[in-house]
Amino acid sequence: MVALKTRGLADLRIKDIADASGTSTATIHYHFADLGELLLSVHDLASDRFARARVELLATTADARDKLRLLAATGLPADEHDALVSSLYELHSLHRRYPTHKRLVKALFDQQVDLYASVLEIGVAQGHFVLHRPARDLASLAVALEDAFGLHITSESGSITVENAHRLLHVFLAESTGWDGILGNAS
Amino acid sequence: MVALKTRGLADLRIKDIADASGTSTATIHYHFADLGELLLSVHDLASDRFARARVELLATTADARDKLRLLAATGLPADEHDALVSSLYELHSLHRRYPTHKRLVKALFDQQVDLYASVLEIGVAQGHFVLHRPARDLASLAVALEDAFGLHITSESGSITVENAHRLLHVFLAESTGWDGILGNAS
Amino acid sequence: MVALKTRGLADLRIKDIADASGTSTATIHYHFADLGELLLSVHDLASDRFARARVELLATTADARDKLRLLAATGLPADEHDALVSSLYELHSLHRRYPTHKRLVKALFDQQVDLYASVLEIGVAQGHFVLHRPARDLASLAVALEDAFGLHITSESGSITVENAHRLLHVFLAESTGWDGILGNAS
Amino acid sequence: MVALKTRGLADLRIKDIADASGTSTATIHYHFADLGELLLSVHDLASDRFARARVELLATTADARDKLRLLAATGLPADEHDALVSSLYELHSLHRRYPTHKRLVKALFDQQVDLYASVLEIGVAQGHFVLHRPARDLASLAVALEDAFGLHITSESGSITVENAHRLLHVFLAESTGWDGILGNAS
DNA sequence: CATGAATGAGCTTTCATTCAT
DNA sequence: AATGAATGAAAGCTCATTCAT
Repeated sequence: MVALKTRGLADLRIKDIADASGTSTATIHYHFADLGELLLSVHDLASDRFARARVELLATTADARDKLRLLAATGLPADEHDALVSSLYELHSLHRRYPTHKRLVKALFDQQVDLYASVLEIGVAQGHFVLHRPARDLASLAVALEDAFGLHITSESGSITVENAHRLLHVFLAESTGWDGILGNAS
Repeated sequence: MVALKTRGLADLRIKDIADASGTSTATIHYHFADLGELLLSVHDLASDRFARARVELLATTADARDKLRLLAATGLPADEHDALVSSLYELHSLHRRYPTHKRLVKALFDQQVDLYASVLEIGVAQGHFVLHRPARDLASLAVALEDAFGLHITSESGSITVENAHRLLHVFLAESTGWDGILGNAS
Repeated sequence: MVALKTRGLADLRIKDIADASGTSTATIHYHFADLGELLLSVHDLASDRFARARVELLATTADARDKLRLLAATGLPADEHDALVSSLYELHSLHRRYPTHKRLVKALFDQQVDLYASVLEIGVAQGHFVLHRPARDLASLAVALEDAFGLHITSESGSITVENAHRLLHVFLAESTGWDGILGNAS
Repeated sequence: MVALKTRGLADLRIKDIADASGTSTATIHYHFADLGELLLSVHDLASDRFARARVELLATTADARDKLRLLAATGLPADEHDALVSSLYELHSLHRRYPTHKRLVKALFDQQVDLYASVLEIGVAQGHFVLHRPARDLASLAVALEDAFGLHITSESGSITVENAHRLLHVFLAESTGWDGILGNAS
């Protein structure tokens, strides 16, 4: 995990992982047939941890407004060094080297869209949200925004700060749900 | 350029460029001090071509609604093999290897936000658009969406099709400008 | 044994043997101190099976002409995938890695020469064969031919077919014994 | 070449060749795409040197009896350390690793058979030899004997000495040609 | 100005061997 | 007696970089 932070997923060397684990490259190879398989594990771990955390978090409250607040609060990397989220984005660049890994990217995207869509629909049912567009479309846009902001933040380009990213996401959600309560709560 | 398509920016080898140019690696080194400098050139070329094309396109019409249509039509990769746009996204992954390149990412993002913001403001002045939020915020969201969709499309994850990406971008712009005319034109 | 067929003796890995035995490499090492010792066992098995089979076969008939026919019929690999015989030839290549194994090659050669020589002499005694040269010389030549043909057949070079090898061996034996009966029987 | 002597063709490591050439493995790889290609070169060199030498030698005399003497004198390794000839035999064991190399083995075999066959036929034309069998068959047998003896000699098994191999080859040739002059001249 | 040849550094991978259980 | 886990050593190979020409 610490290896990820310094090298990035795309530049990850088996030696890095071995060093970080205090073992040798042969040991890494004993556990993972090849680099692709290892990357699969890393991503599974990361995406699972990310997705599971959000689902569990949403279960802690019934009010769609709280759920939306929680989603908005956890969809962006904590800071530009967030190795967990960072590795999620770097997987995109690997699609040429490991074509099979594409399905992981899609799976995570779809999962997050489902999550947003269900919260939006619950909010409508509870009378808190008013949607002008299909919930699924708005959910897709929200997840896309999370992806874009996450990418810019973890690539440390400085295009956008964590605070600004949160604010903009809130602006979008407020506009989409017709519920302004999410604004003014930026992180 | 053709080398980019098959290897990707992150996996680009000097040999690839040499082969594509019909020369040898030694010659590449004769022209570029190191790989970072070369990448800089590649990106300058790509982003310049991308940005300049958009600016020139916008100048062909005065009506903000036409300008917005043109922006929406050119912000996404033509297809999943669009090497030009693809290389723009892959630059994100290289931020660890070539930290100086971050500024390029930021420059391009800011430039695109300016472009969108100016079109939105012109539209307001012309009485076509009604904005509920600051133009700069909406512009940032629009560019972020372009980035996210572009990333998903070029990484061939299948999360989102080119058509759907266009449609979603249109949905967002219609909602943001209060002008529905952009809908129903999805390429 | 099946492992031999796909990898060859020279390229044999302990893992291959382990897989074939349904155990792990550690277990192989538990039974054999090193690879040389294991190879010794493999070769003992192969050469023993080969030599014993021939001796037993010869015992089934008293007529030297039948004995010679049997010898000629069993001295060549059945086809180019004959793992048993193949491994016998591949042992030659290992003489540098395991110098002690040379004695095995010599033992087998001498044994086969003895076999041929005794059959030739019995044939003379029975009045069937007429030798122009010492039985031992002719026997050595016969075994050498078996070796050469076996080598070419198992190395799949295509220099010589199984059928042709048999025919040529018969030609040599007919010429050497003055008994043409062996010709025309080329299996 | 010196590397061959100590490691053998089958166990040849690129590092060995690099060390012997006073360069690094990278340099070897620069000249040969892979180990198979290198082996091809080694074998081409060896077989070419071997075959060419024989052809040139035969051209030095017109009398088939002298030609036969020369063939018999050059068909066996000079001693058990003859790296040139040794590498020729070791190629057999590599047929599994480099299937394309089979053609080399066949080419050399066929070439040598042609050589022997032509000498036998010339001898018949000159009235020196009397063949009871087709020249090609006898030639094939002669080359097979060379191969077998060569194999046994270079594998240092001790099955057969260089002197004895020569003597046996002479016995075979005398018997085949009906010309006893070759006997008694063993090396 | 350009490049064929060469190479040091470093990569992934393989494999015989060890060892705790 | 048997073995899953682990690993040191060494293999083939890749690649950015250098340098003589």
